[in-house]
Amino acid sequence: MRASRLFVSTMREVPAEAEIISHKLMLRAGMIHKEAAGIYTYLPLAWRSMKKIMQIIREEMDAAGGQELFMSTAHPAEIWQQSGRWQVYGAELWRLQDRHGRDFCLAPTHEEMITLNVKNIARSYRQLPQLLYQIQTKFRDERRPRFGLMRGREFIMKDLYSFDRDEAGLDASYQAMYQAYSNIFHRCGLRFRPVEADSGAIGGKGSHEFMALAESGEAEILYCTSCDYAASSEIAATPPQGTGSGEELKEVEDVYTPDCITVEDVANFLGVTPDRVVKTMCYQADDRLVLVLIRGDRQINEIKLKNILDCFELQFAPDEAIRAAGLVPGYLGPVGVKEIKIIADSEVPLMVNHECGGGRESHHFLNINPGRDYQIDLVDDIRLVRGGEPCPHCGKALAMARGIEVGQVFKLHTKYSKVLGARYADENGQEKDMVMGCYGIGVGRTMAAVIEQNHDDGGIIWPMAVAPYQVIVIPVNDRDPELMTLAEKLYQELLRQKIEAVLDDRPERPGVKFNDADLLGYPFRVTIGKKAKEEQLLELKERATGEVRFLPFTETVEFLKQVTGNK
RNA sequence: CGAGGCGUGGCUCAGUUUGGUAGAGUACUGCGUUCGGGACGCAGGGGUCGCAGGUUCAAAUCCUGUCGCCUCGACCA
Repeated sequence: MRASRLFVSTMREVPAEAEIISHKLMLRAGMIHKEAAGIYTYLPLAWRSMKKIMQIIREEMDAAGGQELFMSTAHPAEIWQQSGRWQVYGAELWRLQDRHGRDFCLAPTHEEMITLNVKNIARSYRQLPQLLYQIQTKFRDERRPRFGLMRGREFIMKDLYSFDRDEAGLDASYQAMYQAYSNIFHRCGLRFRPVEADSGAIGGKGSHEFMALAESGEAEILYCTSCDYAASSEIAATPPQGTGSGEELKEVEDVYTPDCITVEDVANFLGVTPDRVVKTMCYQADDRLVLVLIRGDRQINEIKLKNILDCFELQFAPDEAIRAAGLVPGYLGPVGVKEIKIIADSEVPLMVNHECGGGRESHHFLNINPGRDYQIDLVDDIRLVRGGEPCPHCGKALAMARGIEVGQVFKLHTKYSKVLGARYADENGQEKDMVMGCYGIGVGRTMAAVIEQNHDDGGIIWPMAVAPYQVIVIPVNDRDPELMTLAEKLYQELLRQKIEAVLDDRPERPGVKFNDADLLGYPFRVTIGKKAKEEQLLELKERATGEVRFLPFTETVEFLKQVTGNK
């Protein structure tokens, strides 16, 4: 490709909308163009990189036994109604109607459709397992699209679905995908970490997320500094710690505590540490209210709570609702509460002589003890784990990091096969539900994550495997026929060697060309200048390291053949 | 969806308070000079001021409505 023909326009200034580095650089490098919130055109440079990522994905999926297919994007409402998700999915499901007024949606994911396809074709255990995948545009009408390709409403995703006879088969498929995902992200040049993840209402340890490590990541992960435990903050656990253990149970005191609303207020007023206080919150789970207890210095993990309550909507109960239930906002406590279910974090039963809200205006209790002074309906782990707390496996400290979720592997078990009737006959002719898994990779998000991890002040630093082009050839003076001839000769030779080269033939000053080369992130740059004329030496510069070599023509080509993998 | 903010050439923004018929930088075109890290001079082209109503002799500017976009919170690849 000649730079003069490349369909790209680099920008010195960053459009005001861009917030994170990958988004800014993609805009400045002329890789993407926004069409609407969370909807982008992939311009040629971005698309080349996307195609390379997709190729890596295809190779690994095929190697793991996957077969590629391509399902429709417009889904009739019926199949979503069959699974119940037409209602459940909510506003994020992009709905539309055809000319006859029939309901459709633009697919946000394909469990329903693939399951119905498999149901239609596979009837016998002999046809299992099946690993079917596609790379396709998905639509999710996000409340808040953000960060360029990082969170779009229209985005490209690889989704694979596994169908097995039983749990053992699913385990094998899951393992194969887990390994394939590790290979893929490794090949893309990402620093990543698989972490245990929330598997929603399905429960069990049935999901891992692949997190590309990046400060700009929206997800938090906790990992052990000593063993291999790593989990999304959504599900990370840590052993419960009580307070006051070993103390004699003391007598309850009712204290006047004016204007003490927060745990901090109460702890200061009573002269105790927050870990001696039980924080009581009233949540509204769908239509019912629940009281939730947790140690005063801890935070609720609402994902865990939501899973335990098995509800669709979870939010703080509005004050009016709390009052209507006969409780006093700001002074909530478990003592004497009968009508409302009480859920406590695992640490609460281990607390001796704790403080808590008095259940009436401006009052708190001292020396409350669970079991003696109130009953808990359900005890479970509902706390948010922070860095520095002990690892649930080995007890050493956990560390916290931020990540971009570039992929997720997920055991579905029989969730969809059951409701959609995907069954097979086993050796005995018995009908059984297929056991499913699903596995997704955000292709654009992966590309964005690569940039997020590989850049400097000058621009992108593409890893070779996913670089749109591998080499840029820059003649420093476009009016010097000798330099231009040499550059052209090198360019042609690189093309002959199947090296993806760009010749910067534009009538620009060298500074402009160098800056564009840095911005676009070509892994290697060959500059043809004085030394080429006088000593027949070409300057070869590596973008990532800044390392410069001077090599004769033939050696330059050989070197580039090596580093681009085109031997 | 809740809370803030912004819509003016491709991009970054000024002009809006105090109404008078649109400007700068950058990018783009032509000519000349320049040529190893975003050169300079001269001459150009390009904007229904988001949209729709209204007020006014006159609206980018004031009023009403509406659409779009961005940022902060709960969900996901």
